[in-house]
Amino acid sequence: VPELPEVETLRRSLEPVLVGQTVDSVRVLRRDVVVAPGDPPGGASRQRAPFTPAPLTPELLLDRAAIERLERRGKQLALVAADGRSVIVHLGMTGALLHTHEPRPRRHPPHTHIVWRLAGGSALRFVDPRRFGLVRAAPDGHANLWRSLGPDALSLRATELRTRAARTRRAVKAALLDQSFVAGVGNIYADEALFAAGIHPARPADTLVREETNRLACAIRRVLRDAIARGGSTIRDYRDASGAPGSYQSRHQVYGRAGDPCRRCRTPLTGTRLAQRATVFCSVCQRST
DNA sequence: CTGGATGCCTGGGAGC
DNA sequence: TGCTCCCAGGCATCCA
Repeated sequence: VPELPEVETLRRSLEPVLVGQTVDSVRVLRRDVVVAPGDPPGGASRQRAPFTPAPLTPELLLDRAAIERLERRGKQLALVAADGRSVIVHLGMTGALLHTHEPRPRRHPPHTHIVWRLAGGSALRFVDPRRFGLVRAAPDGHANLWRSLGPDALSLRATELRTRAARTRRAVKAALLDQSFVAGVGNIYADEALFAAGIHPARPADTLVREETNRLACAIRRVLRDAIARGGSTIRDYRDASGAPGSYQSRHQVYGRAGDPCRRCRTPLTGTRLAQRATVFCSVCQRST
């Protein structure tokens, strides 16, 4: 499940092979993973009513572009061209951007939806079995598309978290999962950060006192930083650009460990559902008041 | 406006 | 072994 640490690891692994490269050609094998200007904002797969997809020209997906830099905000990655065009990649659940030195194989791996051939002779593939991921064309840059995202969780300041938490009565975990509240936290790191901060996931956000929002902001940054240092978490699908998995999953304190003993106090961890998500916490270390 | 519920999608694991 | 069922969950969208 790619969250901030996985996307940042991907960004770092992609940077040396993409920046300075020129895109030779773009091939789209599945139109409906792409959102182009004029398409419904959520993309074809989330659209119920029939619609006519906007015309998709290769230029919209960086054909002939010189890649200047890779930016990340939350879980989103932007490939930015020197001429101002951008492409935003959301990995969704199972998406991957894989760099390969075999640009024209007999056939691409299953679920390859887009292939960018690069001038240097390699290629970049967008692969996504579940197709929860999306590639968004932003011919005039991605700044507008990122305006609705909250502050990036990796540099989340305690004052910012406190102000935002005070404005909502939702459970603190539900708030953390909302990308307009804070960008980059998903189900794994929400549970891990709340455990690290000793805060119960169901606590209404506006009941957190200053000391708690301080601890939580600190825990979010620390957990994400540690996960990045280990290349992120690979539960099943996540890979960086070279296909390498992360190893932070072995450091998880709570995620995926319902019923197992708490690593701090040995109490069996509680598994429940919150905000429609599997949620694991320690009822002793994360008190509800 | 806010916030809860729903649907999209596939592979893997459990259970029979 | 082989089948069915269910679950994983980010995000946009729908609805109260």
